[in-house]
Parts: sequence; C-alpha cells; structure tokens
Amino acid sequence: MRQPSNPVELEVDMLRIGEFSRLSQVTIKTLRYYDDMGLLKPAHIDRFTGYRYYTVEQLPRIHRIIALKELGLSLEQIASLVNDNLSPEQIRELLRLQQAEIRQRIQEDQARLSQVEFRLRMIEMEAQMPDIEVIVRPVPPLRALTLRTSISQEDPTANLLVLQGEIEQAMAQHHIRFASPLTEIHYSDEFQIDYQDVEIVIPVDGEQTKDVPLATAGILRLKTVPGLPMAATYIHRGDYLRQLPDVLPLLQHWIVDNGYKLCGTHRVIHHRGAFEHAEYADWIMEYQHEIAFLD
Amino acid sequence: MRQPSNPVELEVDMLRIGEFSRLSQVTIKTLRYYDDMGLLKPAHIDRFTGYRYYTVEQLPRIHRIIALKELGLSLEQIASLVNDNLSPEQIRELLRLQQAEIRQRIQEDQARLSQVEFRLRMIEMEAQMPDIEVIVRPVPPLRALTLRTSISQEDPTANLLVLQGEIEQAMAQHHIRFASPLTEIHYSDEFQIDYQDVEIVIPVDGEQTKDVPLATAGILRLKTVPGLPMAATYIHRGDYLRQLPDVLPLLQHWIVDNGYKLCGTHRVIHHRGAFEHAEYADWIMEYQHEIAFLD
DNA sequence: GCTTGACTCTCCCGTTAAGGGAGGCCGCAT
DNA sequence: ATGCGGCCTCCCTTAACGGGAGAGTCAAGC
Repeated sequence: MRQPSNPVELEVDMLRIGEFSRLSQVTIKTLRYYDDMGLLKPAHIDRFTGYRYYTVEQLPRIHRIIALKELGLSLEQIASLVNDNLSPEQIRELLRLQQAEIRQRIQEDQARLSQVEFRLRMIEMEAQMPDIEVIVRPVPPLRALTLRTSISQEDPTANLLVLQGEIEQAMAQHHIRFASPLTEIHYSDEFQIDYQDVEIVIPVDGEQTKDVPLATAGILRLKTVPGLPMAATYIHRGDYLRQLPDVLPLLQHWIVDNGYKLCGTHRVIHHRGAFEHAEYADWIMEYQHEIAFLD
Repeated sequence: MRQPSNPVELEVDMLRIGEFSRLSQVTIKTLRYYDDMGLLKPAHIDRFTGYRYYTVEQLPRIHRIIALKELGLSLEQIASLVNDNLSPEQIRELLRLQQAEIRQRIQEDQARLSQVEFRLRMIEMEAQMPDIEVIVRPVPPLRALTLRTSISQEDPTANLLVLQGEIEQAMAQHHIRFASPLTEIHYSDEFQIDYQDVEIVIPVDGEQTKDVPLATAGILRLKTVPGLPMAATYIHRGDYLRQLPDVLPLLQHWIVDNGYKLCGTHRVIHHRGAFEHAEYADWIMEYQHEIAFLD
C-alpha cells in the first residue's frame, strides 16, 4: 500500500505522525518537539522524506511522559526518568524534591489568595486600593559589625545619636565603610515599656574587615547576621520620630490580615537617616518583620 | 555637583538607577525592563547620556508594582491597574478573576501532590514506577449521531456487533464518516448486573450532517454530546473482551488513590476496534471516567 | 590634566514548552 | 494533470527578566 523507502523496516504497522497524534492525544507540534528533545524518537524516520513513523508500542511511553508532565516535572527531569533508567532511590529523591516544591507553591498560593482577599475587603470598605504596600521577601544574611544595647523607649534615636559619633570615628580609623545601610534589630517586642533591646548592625564588606583584628573594633563585634527566610517589608519615607509608633503596628496588622503569623524579631533599615545627615522628614526607613505561613 | 544636561530639571535630588535600585530592592535589569514596558518611567532621562534618573517620590509606585506582582498578576494587568486608573468595579473584577485563578491552581497542585505521593507509595511497595499511566484532562463536546440502548453484560460487544452493520449501512447511505472514533457512554454503574445502559456515539463533522434531516438518520439521533470538564483517561491496547472487566476498576482505583472522586459516567473510545476491522488483540480503547476534586 | 574604577548605556542571547505560519515536498484520488 | 491533505523544516512569538559584550560617563585620586 505505502511506498516506504525501506520495505523491510516498515512491514509492521507504522503510524504517521498525525495518526499517532490522534491516538495519543498529543499535538503534532509537541511530538516533533519531544523528538528534538530526545524524549520520544519515532520508531523510524524515512531517510528521503523525513517522515516520522511511530508504532503503537510507543503509546505507553508517550502516556508515561504526559502523566509525568502532569506531576509538574520539567521535560528535562522526565527525560532522565524515562531515558537513563535511574535507581529507585534516585527516583524517590526526584519525587520528594517535586513534592517539596509543590507544597511550597501551595503555601505561596494560599498566601497570595489571602492578599487578594485582603485587597478585595479593602476595596469594599473604602472603594480604593490600600495605601500601605507591603512586600514579602527573604532577607539575605549580612557580614557586619554589631553592637547590642538597650535604648530608651521615650526617644529611640537619642542613644543612637550618641553612639553615632563613636561609631563614625571607629569606622574612619579602620577605613571601614558601610557595605549596605545601617540596620537595627529589635529583639524585645513592642509592649516592653522602658527599654528596647536593640542590636545596631553595620554591614561591612568581608574583604575590608578580614585584616582588622576583632579587638581593635572596640565596642563593635564582627559577626554574620543571619538572614530571614521570609519577612514582610515596608519602606517608609518621612519623619522618623513622628511615624515610628504608627508604622510598626500598621505593618503587624497587615501581616495578620494577609494570612501570615508574626514571629521572631523586627528590623529597621536606615536607607537614609542620621548617617547620611538627612533631615528627619527625609529619612527613608525600611521596616522588616519576620513572618511565617499560618498552618 | 553633577553635570546635568538641564540644570533646572535636576535641582531636586535625583537618583541614578543604582541608588534607586538599592532603595527599592528591585534589580537594575528589572527597572530598565519596567521602563521599556511603560510600567515605571524614570522621572528624567538625560538626553545626551541616556542615564535614567528617578526620585524618591517614585518609590511608592515601584512598591505598589512589586506588591501587585506578588499577587500573581501579570505586568500587563499591573500596568492597567497603575496607569489607566480603573473604576473600583473594574479593579474588583480583576481581583476576583485572579482569586479564581489562584484557587484553581491550588486545587491542581493538591491533585498533583496526591499523584506524587501515590507514585512514592508505589515505589516503596514495589520498587518501581506504577505501570498504569492515567492522564487527567478535559474532554471537548462532540457533534454526533447517537443511539442509547441496553446491552447485555455477558457479552458486551455482541450487541454492538449486531448494530455495526446497521450503522455502517446508514452512514454509507448518507455519506457520513467518523469525524473521530466511535465512543460508548456508560450511564449505569458497574454493579448493575444484567444490562448496561449505553449510548453509542458516532462523532460527525457538523458540515456533513447539517443537510441530513434527522428523520432519515433512522435509529440515530443527531445531538451534541457534552464535554467533560475533567476526566481521568487511560488508553489500553489488547484483548478487549478479556481486559474489559479489569481495566475499569483499575482506573477507578487510580482515581481514588490520587485524590479525586468519581462522578458522572464513564466512556470508552474505540480508537481501533470493530469498525476498523482489527483483531481483538489489536484493539486500542481509551477509558474515560469523569472526576472531580475532593473538597 | 590624566587615569582609574565604578557606574551606566544599548544590544543580543538564553531561559520553558511549545504554538503559529510560511514555503515546499509527498501521496493519493479524481 | 490537478487538487487536497498531510508532512517537512525554518523562523518568530510567548513572560519576565538575567548574563554578558562593548562602549560611553562620572567622580575621585595623582
């Protein structure tokens, strides 16, 4: 019936790509793509016409590929599963990895859902979008000189201003510069009345400080400040003293409203503050609060 | 201090892209991309150097963009949110759409998770991947000539074979051809002993049949067979009579094992069967069972 | 005034998993 | 002989950037 280039190879029933596509419910484009990727080579390719010929025996393989694709695996992962026959242990490993990724995505989507619902509630109430824009992201660890101290609640910047001269002097002496803005880590929660337990963090370049003996850093201690796996961050510009008492509760409120729970410490990053000699009203402060998923 | 191309425009403090990137925690690449997309144009661009200059007043805007991005909205959607100030109703609509999409994704991911867990259990038990490859997908509606009848359970194909001649004759008479393979829809569940309530579906091209009066179709009725929003499908090759009793329970078992629930009817598609005059052992049958998410 | 190093610019390519279309062969029916 | 489907390869497109090349710019140090 057909005019195959090599009759011997084609005597069993070979399917052209269209028929195989109909049987397997996979588009022709996709089959060609899988051929290129090495995921599913046709049983035979006519040397002269380039026509791809498949067999029904290849149906289970394409079905397996499609089923694995539905698990969310990449074609590359699927290729290693169906081509280089892996040990059961390697397969388990791959699946467990995928399991973790899916769980992660579900959690993120649930948080996203809470945030969309929060915005919908906001619109219902005030007929506009909310005006505090909070971003959830991880915070990387920092190499830094730090100083843990207590500062009075009444005028939180007073102690910092006293320390400022001292810090600037020490830094000039050792030719150390800020690698990123100064950060405060607040260890005590907001309800503590008199004092806040605060760590002043001066991020430094690892290269600059490796030859400065710890002792000469005086009151400052060189350490690696751990990152935060997930933090709600809000950047505020304006009068630091006036806004401080309002901003943090606002942020904390956002966190619980958007389906997260508060945990750990919070941080304030001085993007533009005393060390840049800016006016209070021009300060730019970033508030970070560590959070976690609810469940 | 600086050498701006137009001093008047630059007397307020302008930030170069690097500093704005540091303040906003958005990479330079992304800022340039948003400029190109029209999401966030720099406050000023130097005509001679092409340098982008931003202001701190643009910080809230970029933060809003990032926050919206976290909801999973596309940049295009975000652009319409922040540029063409939409009515609250339009914003609500957009958010509700997004809400539905996220909910959908969560359900799909949970199903995916069940399937990964199923495969992990399989591997634990038999140290290999399962050998029944089930694919979940929607089934489109069909334009078809149908015939609903009861067939005996003892020899399910017998009635079909009796009908076959009649059907082929009617189709030849009206010059109608299969637009896709013959399908059976099984309305009775598997525990009904004596008879199966089955609809024989002959998919036809809408163009071919629109001038064939319904009456002339004889025992066949022209209708649109509804699609299935979600079906578990399994394609089996082999002896139809021998395998039939085994395959359907296998599929149903897979469905409950993988975190779905059975619902509605099941269908059998004859990709290669009696009408193609194939041997029983060469038949290719696709089993489809309608399913739904658990919750 | 010159150099150095950090910063910025545009342009181009790569990523995933295909889909769309152009232009050209192949095979079969009339 | 002429359609017609079917099939081929090649190229472009998607979303949201990241990486890197090669060239121009800025501020400071000598």
